[in-house]
Amino acid sequence: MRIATWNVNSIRSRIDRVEALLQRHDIDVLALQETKAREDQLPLMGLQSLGYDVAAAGVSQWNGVALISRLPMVDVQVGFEAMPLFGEPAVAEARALGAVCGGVRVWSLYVPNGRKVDDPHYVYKLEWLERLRAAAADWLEEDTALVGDWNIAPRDEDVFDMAQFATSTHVTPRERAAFQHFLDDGYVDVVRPHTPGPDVYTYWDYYRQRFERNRGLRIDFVLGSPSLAARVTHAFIDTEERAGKGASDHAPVIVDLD
DNA sequence: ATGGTAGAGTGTCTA
Repeated sequence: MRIATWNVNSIRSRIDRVEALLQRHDIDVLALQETKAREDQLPLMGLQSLGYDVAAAGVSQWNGVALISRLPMVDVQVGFEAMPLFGEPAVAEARALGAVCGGVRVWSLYVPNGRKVDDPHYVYKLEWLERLRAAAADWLEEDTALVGDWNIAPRDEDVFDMAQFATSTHVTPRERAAFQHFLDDGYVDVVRPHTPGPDVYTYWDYYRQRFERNRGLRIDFVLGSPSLAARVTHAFIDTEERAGKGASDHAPVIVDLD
């Protein structure tokens, strides 16, 4: 079984790349973030003709998550228990979508960005993560994958230049502690052992040719419950997908389970 | 400190 996660930065502008990715890597379940589309705007035809089912939660403009699965997808859930809201519920709910796909509970997560450390969005980010942690603790005994854009670089080596992030979000002790709490509870970063750093990233800003110079961040993760982590045989980052014109600013992350 | 790029949609907002 092959699971992937990708911050696609608009599913409508990159549907050809989504379909090519599914086929190129023979993916069973793909979690997307920043789909930037309402349900009625989803480009479903090509995906369905490839044999995939789609579940999504989203609004136009920003946010939006989806699960694309060719394995039976059941128990679809928008948001998690006690998920905090910021702004309209529809916008908040476009950050987390869970379903059981082929027996594995997969959550497509788009963790709040936080914007600035003195911004209310930063407080919301920490609260959102703590509430997710509380909910996710109940899923530790199942085969669970918490996948997506965490908007946290847990280690200094996950940042191309820590000096540039001295006053930024994504690297603050509180954000890193929030991420670590999932590991303390028993979740496992199943990708890092297969893609050791430094200089291994999943996101490169569009500005200033950051990808061409490999000036990026590692902020997209697959956290597995213990039983899921034990099934992981391989993982990789499809860095090539970030190259060239028309790419998302994130690369897909792909995990194989036996 | 600012600006650089990209995507949503026409005004800016978000990242």
